[in-house]
Amino acid sequence: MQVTLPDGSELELEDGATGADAARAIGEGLARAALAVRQDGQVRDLSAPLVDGAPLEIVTAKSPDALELIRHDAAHVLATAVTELYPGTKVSIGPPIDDGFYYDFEFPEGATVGEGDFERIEAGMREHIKADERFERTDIPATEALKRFLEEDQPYKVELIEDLIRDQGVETVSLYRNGPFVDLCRGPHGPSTKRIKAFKLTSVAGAYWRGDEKRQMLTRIYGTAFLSQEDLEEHLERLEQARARDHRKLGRELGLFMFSELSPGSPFWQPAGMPIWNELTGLWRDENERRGYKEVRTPILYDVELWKQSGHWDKYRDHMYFTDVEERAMGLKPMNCPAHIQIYKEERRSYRDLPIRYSEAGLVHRHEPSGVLHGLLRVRHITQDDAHIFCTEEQVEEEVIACLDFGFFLYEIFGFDPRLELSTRPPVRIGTDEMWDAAEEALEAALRHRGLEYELNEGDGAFYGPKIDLHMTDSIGRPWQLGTVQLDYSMPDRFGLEYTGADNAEHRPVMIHRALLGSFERFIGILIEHYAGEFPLWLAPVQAVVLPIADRHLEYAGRVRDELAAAGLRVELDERTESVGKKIRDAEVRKVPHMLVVGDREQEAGRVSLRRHREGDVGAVEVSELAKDLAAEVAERRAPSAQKDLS
RNA sequence: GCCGGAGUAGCUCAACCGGUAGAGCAGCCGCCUUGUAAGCGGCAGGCUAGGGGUUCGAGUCCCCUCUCCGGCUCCA
Repeated sequence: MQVTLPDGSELELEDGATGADAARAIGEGLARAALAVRQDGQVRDLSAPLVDGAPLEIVTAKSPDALELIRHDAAHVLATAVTELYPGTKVSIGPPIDDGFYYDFEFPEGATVGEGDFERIEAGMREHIKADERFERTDIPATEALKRFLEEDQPYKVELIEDLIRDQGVETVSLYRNGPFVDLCRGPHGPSTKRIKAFKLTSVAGAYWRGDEKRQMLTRIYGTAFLSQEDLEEHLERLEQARARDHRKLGRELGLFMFSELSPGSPFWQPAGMPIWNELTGLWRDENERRGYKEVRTPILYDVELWKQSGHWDKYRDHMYFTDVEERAMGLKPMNCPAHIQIYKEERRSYRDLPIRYSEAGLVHRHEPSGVLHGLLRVRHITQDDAHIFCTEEQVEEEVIACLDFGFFLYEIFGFDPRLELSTRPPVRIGTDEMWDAAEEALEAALRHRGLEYELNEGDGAFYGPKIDLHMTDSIGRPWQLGTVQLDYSMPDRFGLEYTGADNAEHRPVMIHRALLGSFERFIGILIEHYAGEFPLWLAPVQAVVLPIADRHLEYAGRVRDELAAAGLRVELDERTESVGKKIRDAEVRKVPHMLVVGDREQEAGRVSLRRHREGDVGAVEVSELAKDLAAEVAERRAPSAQKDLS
């Protein structure tokens, strides 16, 4: 047989040769370094026979495939140690993931495993790695595997095999053995356990079997593995740095917002946080106006009759807050759409009025399950940058495109690059199939005509319509949804919305629900992490602080402060009788972008010594010029020239 | 909501096997009048999340509740 190597050369091998044979034929060093092979885009075991005539690539520690391979190996080693330490443990699945691996177990009755047990488990894993146990693959008939796992009382493996047989008509399955542990596994694996050069267990968590909350909760152990100790340490270092930009930590340190046990999931905005809020809502307001939206403001509490009519009562009740003062049942709004519908219905509408675009920084309350609350990123008190567009069917595509463009305009300001998802009809929904067909088609057309890439998320739409969502990730890579553009043919129907057409007949408008930042709470949370608390000037809570050196400079310092304030800047004067070093340190810790030191020299020259956050001393500048420059930078809402590295 | 973990001064963290709750920073008072990341000294600060229990004695052990953290499910 013959295979082609990456450099184009041909390698002649005996029939039935394996990856290991090929590596050896090329060189002893490579044979030692080889972890697996890649052929036809697939990674395979070194021990697997090669495909005749196909290009061959030897996977070594340098290959992009290597990490995934050894992490998968590590997951098996984890299961090996765990089943030894906790006899009777039932194993389920253990895949590699983005930055590590996990394995889900059902521990024997009464046993709980926490992070305190990691040391023992890791010690067990190290034993197996030291023993350099080979990963041996055997292909056996599915029925035989079924029998084996039934005998071993491994119900999760049994279920997996049963499903493989039933859904995919699988006849043979592969088992992998390393030391005493045998697992049902598709592979591939590295040659032996010793190739896992560095690993660490990171956390333990509950996870539903097959992600189904109605099924058994298993114990998931997370870990990570690398090809060298240095890589592992670097990874842990990165995690450490990511934690430093956690918005909850920065929010507390910078005095931006807080939470109280007395109102879980509801942020309290502290003085330093308000400028961010106000600047952001200001930007939102300016742009809405420029794009033809009319701002409205609506109540938060409504008769439950409204929620019954909108369908929220049926589909969303569990997430709503209710109250019945004086025997009248009322509910806090979880969405703004029914409120905007009331305004639409207040007058007769003509086709000449459409599209009508209502925007509102709408305060909604959603009873999010207690376990999911997460700083500003998942709250119960949500201020959406909401808007509802009432338009004709012909106008839908154009309006959707305008929404997306609006979104990209906003994200551009912050240097965000969101990911798009198109979500289609969910199993539980209102409206007819014809409505859903039209709505899904319209959204797809808008995406297609703008040439935008998106992921398809079938069955994930809102209960009243399909949607396009815009996603971002936080400092440690967790994805969060920001904006959403949702199409709705149902709500206008339920509320009997109409407009008079050119034909003098009544027609039904289409509604577009649209939030671009998502919610101001979440967006600010993402911003804090994105900027690591070092906001661009227009968002900085305090834009400049004047630092007099001694008491005799207080008066001049006050004049400097006033001049900058007159230019519209948020500026403070540090009047404390502290050393300059101390005042500078405090301003640096607060991440104030500009520090203006004034002493005898500056006072005499009518200047300030400018120090920039993280940059240090810049030198003396004219006060009037500085005021002008800073005001201009604020007016442009200029993004920072480049994202600075955290060090 | 589910699984696991945690909750000690405003913040960050100590407190051995159950034996008088302690430090740094922040705060307050004084001194220092200060030149680019912490000047010096003193004082004050606690129902150890809340409630119940075991014990001569509980921050520490047990039970319940609340909140937070990491996941899962769900979600802007």
